[in-house]
This record gives sequence, C-alpha cells and structure tokens, in this order.
Amino acid sequence: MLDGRSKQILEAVIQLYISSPGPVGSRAITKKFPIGLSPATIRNIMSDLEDMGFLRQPHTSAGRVPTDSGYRYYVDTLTTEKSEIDAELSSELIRKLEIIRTDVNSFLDNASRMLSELSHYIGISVTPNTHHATLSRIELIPYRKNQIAVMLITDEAVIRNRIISAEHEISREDLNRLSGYINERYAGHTLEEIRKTVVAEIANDHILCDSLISEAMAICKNVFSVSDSDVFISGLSEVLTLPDFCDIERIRRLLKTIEDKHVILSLLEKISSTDGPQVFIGSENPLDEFKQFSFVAAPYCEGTRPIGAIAIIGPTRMNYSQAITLVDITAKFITEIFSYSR
Amino acid sequence: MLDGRSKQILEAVIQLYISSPGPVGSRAITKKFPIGLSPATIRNIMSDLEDMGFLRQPHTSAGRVPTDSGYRYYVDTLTTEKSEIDAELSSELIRKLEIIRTDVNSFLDNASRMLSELSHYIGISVTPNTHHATLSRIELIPYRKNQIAVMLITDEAVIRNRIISAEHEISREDLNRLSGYINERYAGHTLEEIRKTVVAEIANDHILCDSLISEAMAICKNVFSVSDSDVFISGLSEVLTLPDFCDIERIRRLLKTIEDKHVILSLLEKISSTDGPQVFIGSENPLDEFKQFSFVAAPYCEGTRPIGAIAIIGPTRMNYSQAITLVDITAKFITEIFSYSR
DNA sequence: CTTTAGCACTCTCCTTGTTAGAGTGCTAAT
DNA sequence: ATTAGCACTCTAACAAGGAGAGTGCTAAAG
Repeated sequence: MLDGRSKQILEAVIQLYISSPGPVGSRAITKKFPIGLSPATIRNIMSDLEDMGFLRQPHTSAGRVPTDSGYRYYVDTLTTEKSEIDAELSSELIRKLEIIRTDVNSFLDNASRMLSELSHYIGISVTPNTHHATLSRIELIPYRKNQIAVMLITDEAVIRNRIISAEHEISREDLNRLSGYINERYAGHTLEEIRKTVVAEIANDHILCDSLISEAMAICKNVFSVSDSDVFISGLSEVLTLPDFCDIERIRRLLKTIEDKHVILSLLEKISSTDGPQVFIGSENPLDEFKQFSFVAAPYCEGTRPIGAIAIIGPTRMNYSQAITLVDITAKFITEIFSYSR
Repeated sequence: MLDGRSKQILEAVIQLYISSPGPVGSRAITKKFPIGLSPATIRNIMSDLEDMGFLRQPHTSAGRVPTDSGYRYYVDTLTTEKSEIDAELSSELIRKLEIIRTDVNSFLDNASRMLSELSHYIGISVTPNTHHATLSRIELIPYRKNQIAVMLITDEAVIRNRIISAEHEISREDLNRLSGYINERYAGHTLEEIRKTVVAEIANDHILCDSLISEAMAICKNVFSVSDSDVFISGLSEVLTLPDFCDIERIRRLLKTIEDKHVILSLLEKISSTDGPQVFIGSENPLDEFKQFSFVAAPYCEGTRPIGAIAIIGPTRMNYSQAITLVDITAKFITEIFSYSR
C-alpha cells in the first residue's frame, strides 16, 4: 500500500510526534532521520500521505500530525523486533512482576501499578471473571445477628467473600446443613450455571415448600447473582504530566468514565474474549469518552480460557510499541500465575 | 473578638466567595446582603478585617478574598442550626444511605460515593481498622498447590480474606490441626496482640522445634502482619468541574497523594482517634499536598470505639457548613450500622 | 464621632496590532 | 525525479490601549 520511502516518512513523523507533541515539519525530519532526501521531497511525500489520510495539517503552513489511521497503519506494520529500550523496559517489568508475584491478594492491583509506572500512562486491571469458574465449596459462617459470612471457593484463582443479610437468625447447625445441601447439589457446576438454575428454581416455586431448600435458594440467589469483580486503576497522576492532558474538561470526562467501574468492566469483558493485545486508536474506541485517547489491552487466561484483561490508556500520541510490549508481557505473566500448578 | 457587624461582613464575603470565586467587592455585598450600610463603610470594615488577617486582597484595588484564618473563624463560629437547604440535603443523604445499608460488602465504597455526589467534592472512606478487633475464628482451607486460603473472622464488622503461599503443600487434615491450634490459642485476643505475640515467639525460636507450632507461626506471621485496610475514593471527576481546579499541576499533585492509599490511611487513622467532625483548612493540613485544599473528616465507631473514618476533600473555598453536615451524618450512620445488634 | 458620597487612582482582563519564526506549496532549475 | 529558492500563510508571543471593577482617601452630612 505504501512504498518503503513513504512508510519511512510516516514512521519518522509519528516517532517525532511521540517524542514531543506539535506539528512535525519537513526540515525536522531531515535533521533527525538521515534518509538522504531534501525537505522539499519530503514535503511532497507528506502531502501524498495527507491525501491518503495518514497525516493531517492543523492549519495551512504548519507541519504534519499523524491521524488515527496514520497510527493504525503504523501499529499494523510495526516491526515485531523490539528496540533495545523496549527490551530493557521489559526486563524491568518482569523483574518487578516477579517481586510481587507472591502477593496473591493484591497482585492485580500491583500489576496495574507496574503498568502505569513503566508506561507513564494509565494502567488498568480487572480481577478474573467467574463466568466459567466452577464451585468447589461454599462455606457459611454465622456472623452477626441476621448476617452470614459466605466464602465461596472455586477451582479458579478466585475466592468470593461476602456478607449477606438473612431474613432471620440461622443457627450454626442450620448453616452447616444449608452449606452441605448447596455443596452437594452445586459443587462442580459453573457459577453461571448455578445462577441460572437458582433463578429458574425460585420461579418454579412448588419445590420451595421445603424450608431448607427455600432458605438455600435465597442464599444462593444473593451470593451468585452479583459479580463482584474489581477494577484497579493506577497512574492518573502520571498522565497529567503529559502535555496532551491540558484540557480539564477532557480529563474530567475521562475520569468520570473511569470512575464507573461497570463501564471498564464491560469493556475489558469484551477484550477477554479476544486473544493477544488489542489496540484501539482514538476514534476506533467504542466508547465516546475514549475517542480522544488510545487503549491498549490484552486478555489473560487460566490455561487457555481468557478470564480477565489488563489495559493501558494513554493519549493517541502514545508509544504504541512500548505499550503493546508492556501489556503483552504482563498479560502473559498473569496467565502464567493463574495457570501455574493447578 | 469580632463585633456583630464585622462578623456579618466576613460571613457575607465568605458566602459570596463560596457561591462564586473571584474577589468580593464592597458593592456586591450591599447588593446581596441588605445590611443597611453603604459600600464605603463596608470598605472600611473590610480593611479592618484584612488587618486582622481574615481577608486578603489579591492585588490593590481588587475585592477581598477570605484567608484560611478567615474560614477558620467562620467555621468556628458556625451557627449550628442548619439552613433548609442543608436539611434537605441531609434527608436526601439519609435516604440514599438507607438504600445501600443492606449491602454490607460495598457499603463504605457506596458511602464515599454518596458523599461526593452530594457535596460535589471528593469523598473518601476507609474500611474499619482491625487494631482492636478480636479474633473469633480462623479458617484455613487448602487452595491451590502450596497455597492456603485464610478466612479470618473477628468480632467486628471485619472479615479478612487472604491467600497465602506456604513453603510446601499442607494436607487438609494438617490445616485443620493448624487452625485448631491457632483458634485455641488466640481466639479472643486482639489482632494487634496476636501479631506482637507471634513476632515475639518467632524470635524466641526454641519453641519452634515443634513443626506444627512453627508452621502455625509462619501462617500467623503472614496473616496478621499486613493490615489490608481499603480506601475508597470517589468524585475526582466532580471536583474538576470546579473553577478552583484549573491548575493541572496542582491536580496532579493531589492525585498523586491520593493514589497512595497509605497516606490517606495514616491520615484517617489519626482522625479516628478524635471525635466529632474535624476540619482542616488549607495550610492547617498536616500534608503539604493538601495545603491548597480543605479536608473535613469524621471518625465512625463501633459502639463507642472509633474504628475508621470518612472524609471530604474540596477547595478551601468549600461549603463548610454543608460538608460538615454530610460528613457528620454519614459517620453517625456508619456507626449505627457497625454497632447494630451485636 | 460615625457614616456616606464623590472622585482619583490602580490593577486586571480583554481586545487589537505587530512581529518573528516556522513551514508549506509552487515554480524553475538540475 | 529531485532539489533550491521564494512568496505566502499561519501561530505564538509581546506590546499597547481601553473598559470595568474596586479601592482609598477626603470632605460633607447626620
């Protein structure tokens, strides 16, 4: 689609623009990239690139700026070989991830922090979803008056821990019978299946005459209905150092979106069903609020089944090669952890 | 200290300044507050207030702006009677809190959200600290290879749920013996005591010859050492709508501070040991990064013992009366929940 | 003796004008 | 096909001027 020379120029523009914002002129390119062409020739080529929609002029007689499709072409044709600087960053990331690997509880939180620290963009991670996790065991423990502490143990790297309120006080013995009943009946099924079954059975109320069963159903409904996935977001302060984030209103809208965890959750949910790193550049983003930003995400898996995702959000003027590398490595690392010695 | 008239003027300046930033002039006061004085007189009084350090002129021939001590005086002499608007807000808050009260798990998260929604400032809450919680029971459940799921049940509204890595695989029977041992030995003690005891006993290594005990100690060390309090922060996007937050660098520094949960945690830790709402105005804040902002906080208790705190962060140009009301009500509400029917 | 009206003065903010600099597009020469 | 040269365009930065808001002071009024 693009001859070698045009591609070279496009890459030059993008790299210069990434290293410092502001339109890139033809002379700047000849200075930094010894291609052996004069500014005039480069201007002609840039003009062609503009016609093709890869570059754009903020105004007549300014330099050129990459468009979203410019970035897209650049990302698609990224040479997979890493630069030394990326390689160095990778090894730093791996070193840091190794350190936190043992802290199972806050691993994902820390992972998002690592991502943001190294990329200087926003790092995001979500806890594994439980759609396909199967129930190993449920524990019901009397808590306070009318409250029950529920511990859900699944075959996956997920433990759900909830406190639910019951209609009335339930004795420890009754709780044991209840958990026994639930375990016997549902252990080995996926949480999703259990949820559906429970809903169906409750609707089908003739079997509820048994109070044990109806009690159990009430608890199950409470426990299995909610997915309490967590979203970890780090590095908001990082991106504010970037000159791209100078418009407060834009930051505010981004923050507003990010604060609503459901949005992030459903976004990364979709990512989870793909494989390998995904890149959404500016207007390619499904969410309006992200159309000014770029989004690099990758799913992580348990074994081969994707169960969650991590991501980086940054300006469209993003160091894509680096971001992709970071996200990819982190996702693989998490996959390894979740798949480790089951 | 201040005669009635001066105080009236000070309050007028502060109220006008709160409703819209920008220096307040003498004429503006006569327009909005029918005190029955001419602008000239008011100018004289304002000049006095400036000498006393309650007001300040950004530059010659501009209106006056309240200083931190001006706000301090205002807050200290706040008439405790609520305005109707505050009363209305309060009942809305209570209504919202009632709705989320049943959702024990995310109650505090939601509470911080309520705070920020109603105040339009940043809402913060922390989960109860466990310093004085006593251990009711510990449960050790085999998880993955070399990992143990630990469930800690205390007498307070706290359940700690951790996964720890063990040196080697431990059978379910051994885990039962271990938890039995720990329960027998430590149930009824505060977590703090247990932590100290454990550290002491590990140092005192002659009793560790018994492998059961040493195993148990290793687990205890892991479980009791870390305090995994959580901090919930909401409303970052809210404050960005305020004209006070126009300086990106300032926002960045605030965010950077807030992102570090330890800072917030130790700050609110201190608050927990006071009682009633606390107000830190601008430079009164212990933390440098907060000296540009105001901080309204209140502890919540279990029974009478403070176990956590909630707070609002906003500009020094804050609606203090409203913020104090919101924080106070919320803290009382949480206290009620945590003290409810033990 | 306190309060008020009037007036000169000051400072900011906004608008306008000007200039320097950077970069392009075109044309003609290589 | 490429390049040098030149006229043209646009922005960013700075300066100058005017409007507006508000003060401080002084002298008069209550």
